[in-house]
Amino acid sequence: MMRTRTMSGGGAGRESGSTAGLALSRSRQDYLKALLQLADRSPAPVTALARHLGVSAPSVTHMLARLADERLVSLHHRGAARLTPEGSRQALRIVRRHRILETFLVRALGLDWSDVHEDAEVLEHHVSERVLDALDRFMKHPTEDPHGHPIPDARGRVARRALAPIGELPAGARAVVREIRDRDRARMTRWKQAGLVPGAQLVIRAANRDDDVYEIEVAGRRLVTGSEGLDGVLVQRVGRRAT
Amino acid sequence: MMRTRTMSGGGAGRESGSTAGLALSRSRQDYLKALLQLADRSPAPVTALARHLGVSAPSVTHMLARLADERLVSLHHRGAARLTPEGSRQALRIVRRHRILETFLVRALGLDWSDVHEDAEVLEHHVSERVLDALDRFMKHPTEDPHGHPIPDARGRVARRALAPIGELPAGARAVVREIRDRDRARMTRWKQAGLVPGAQLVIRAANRDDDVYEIEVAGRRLVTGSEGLDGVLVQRVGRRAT
DNA sequence: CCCCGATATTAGCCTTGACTAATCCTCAAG
DNA sequence: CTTGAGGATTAGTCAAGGCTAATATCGGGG
Repeated sequence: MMRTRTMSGGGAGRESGSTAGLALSRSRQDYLKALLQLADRSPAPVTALARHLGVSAPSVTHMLARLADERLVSLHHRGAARLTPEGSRQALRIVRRHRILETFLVRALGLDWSDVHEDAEVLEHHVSERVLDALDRFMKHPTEDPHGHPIPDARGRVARRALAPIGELPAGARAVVREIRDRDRARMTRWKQAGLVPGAQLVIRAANRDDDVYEIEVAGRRLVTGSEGLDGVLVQRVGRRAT
Repeated sequence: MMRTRTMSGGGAGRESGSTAGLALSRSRQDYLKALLQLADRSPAPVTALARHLGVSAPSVTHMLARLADERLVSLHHRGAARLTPEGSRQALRIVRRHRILETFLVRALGLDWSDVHEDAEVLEHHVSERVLDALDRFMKHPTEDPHGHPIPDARGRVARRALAPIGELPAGARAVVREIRDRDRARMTRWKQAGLVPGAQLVIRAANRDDDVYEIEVAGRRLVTGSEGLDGVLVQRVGRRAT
C-alpha cells in the first residue's frame, strides 16, 4: 500500500531551499513540530493537525504519507500519526532553534516577550547551525526561553519538569510561575500585565471550580478571573508539600 | 507584447511564504539583487544573470518577463534588463538587510569575516522589519559592513564614494583600503591574511602593469602579487592629491 | 439494519520556479 | 550572400505543497 515514489525524477534535482542544515523542507519541519505538540500522548488525528497548521485535511493526509515514507512519522488507526524516534529528534532540533531564537530576540535585542514568536517561527527554518551555535554561545547557553520553556540541548534532551496548570491548585496554595504557553498573543499580554510571568510568585486566594472563578495574588496584586486560558500558565507549587 | 497573465487564479491564493514584509518571493529578491550588481551602468544580458544566479537562461527570460510585468525591471535591446526605480528601491532594501546581517554576524557573534556571506544571503530574505531594526539599533546603526561596503539607510540611500581598484594606483601612491568585494572566499581569505582589510594603510612600492607584478607594503609587510583579484580591493588615495 | 455525520482519502488542479530541447534572431566572417 | 556562433525565447516538464470536490469508511442512533 501507499505510493513509494522515488522522488529522484529526471534532470534537475534542486535542493529544497536553504533549510539550514536539516535536509527537511520548511513544510516538513512544521509538520514535525506540530506532531511533537499534538501527538504527545496519543497519535494526532488528521483534522487536529490540519487545524493546527492552517492547511486542509487532504494536504495533511498527503504530507503524512510522505513523512511516513521517510520514516519520520508512523501512521496509526484512521490516519492518526505520531513521530518516530528519528522524527522526534528532528522536531526537537527545531524546537531548540525556536527557543534559542526567542531567547535571543528578547534578551539581546530587547523585543517584546509576547511578540517574538512569529519571528522565531520563521527564522528557526533558516538559521544555519553555525549561526545558531554562535547565538547560543552569545547568550551563554541559556536553558530556558523567555516563556519559561526548557531549551533542548544540542542532542535533543529536554529537562522534564512536573508543572501544573494554575487552575488545578487548591485555594491557599503557593506557587511559582514556570511556563507561559503561547498560541494567543492577546491572552499572553493580559497575563503579562497581570504579573503572571516566569518566576513570579503567587498565592491562590480562592478557587471556585464550579462557578469558574479564581482569585489569585500575584506580586502583591489581586487578580480575579475565570479559568479561560489560565491553563496556559504552568506553575510549580512551593511552601506546602506537593500534591 | 508579452504575456499579461492575471496571476489571480482560482480558489487559493497562498501568500508567497514568509518573505519578511517585502511582498516579493525569495527568487524575485535574488534577481533584483543580481540586477543591482550587474546592471549598474548598462542593462544586464540574460546570460550574465543566469551565470550570476546559477540558473538557466530560459529561467531568467521567464522571470524577467514577470518582473517586467510587475514593473520592477525594464527590458531592453535583446533581452537585457535593468531595474526600474521601484525595483531599485526594493533591491537596496535587500542589500541593506544583507549588510546589517553581515555586520551583526561579525561584530556581535564573532563569526568570521569571510564566512559570513552565505548566512546573510539566506537570512536577508527572512528577517522581519522588526528584527532588522532591532539588530540595527543593537549595533548603533552601523554605516559600513565588515567588508567596508556602505549600508544603505532605511530609505535606500547609499553613500557614494570614489574608490579605485588597487591595481590602478601608480607606484609610490599611498592609500587606505576601504572595501573588499566578496564572491570568492579563497581570495578574500588570502587578502585578509596579507593584511588587506578595510582600514589598512598601504603604499604601492612598484607597479608593473605590463608584466602584471605589483609590490605593496601593507601594515609594515611586503606583498608581491599579480593583479589577479586585486581589483576586488578598493582603496582611497591619501597623501598625494587625488588623480 | 440502515442511514447519518464526522473523518480520511482519492482525484484532479494550480502556482512557483527551475529544467531541457528546440527554435529563432542577429551579426560578423568568409 | 551564406553560414555559423552566440544569445534569447518558446514549448513542454517536473517537483513541492496546497486546494476543492467527490468518495470512502467507521461508529452510532433510530
